[in-house]
Amino acid sequence: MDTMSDELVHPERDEIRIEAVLHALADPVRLHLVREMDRIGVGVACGAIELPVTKSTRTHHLRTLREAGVIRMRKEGTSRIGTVRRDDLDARYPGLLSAILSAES
Amino acid sequence: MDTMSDELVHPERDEIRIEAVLHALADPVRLHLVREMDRIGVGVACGAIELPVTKSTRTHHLRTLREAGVIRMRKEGTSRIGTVRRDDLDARYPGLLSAILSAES
DNA sequence: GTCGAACTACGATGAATCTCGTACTATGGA
DNA sequence: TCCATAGTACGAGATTCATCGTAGTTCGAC
Repeated sequence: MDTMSDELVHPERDEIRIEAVLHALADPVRLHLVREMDRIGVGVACGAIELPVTKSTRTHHLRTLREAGVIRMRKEGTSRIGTVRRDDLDARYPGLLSAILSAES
Repeated sequence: MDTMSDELVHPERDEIRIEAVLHALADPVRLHLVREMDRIGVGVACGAIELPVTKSTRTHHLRTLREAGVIRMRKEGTSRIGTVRRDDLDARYPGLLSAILSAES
């Protein structure tokens, strides 16, 4: 193809909505994903986080998190490297992410 | 009736789950309800907060918030007085409620 | 007692969504 | 080139959920 904008779609910081963030983090599988990404810190291959769901379900949850603006994903070979958008979330909703991630499950 | 435990059921502070709180606040109608209750501060008649939904839908949302541990409700005549459980939420998830309620909608 | 107001209970309906399996694409190594 | 790996796309099934209407309950006023 010619113009292959091969990048994944992410909302801008200003486009992140609080309802979408809360909905994304309300699911136990997605909350686990985000906790693991945050714990590891640097970009992590999303497939490396073990989950009790299949590959396609994992893809679904990662897309939900990405479209809500909670994580950022970039392609690297055949893998996807995911990071928590802590800077954007802290700027837009100060204290929210810390409060959620520090809560004991 | 004889033993009429006329009180509404609320989870104890220790029983509040973060997933339930996030799910409860992810709905725009419920988030509006909680914001109004928090703004008014003291107990407010739940029916006084105007909403674009019917009475039975309002009841459904108030029950969701109550069962998640976000609000407390007590009976007063034929009305229900609702208050945000800020003390319990702040104790269990410090900063969470402030972060959510101070977010511009 | 009777009436209205506030709220709840219950069932129905349509939409969202969590899950999966299968098929497909893309990347990199042998 | 061939193939394995990592991920996505798509459709299906089951569940959850937001919404409503109607009926029923409870309380206070008259």
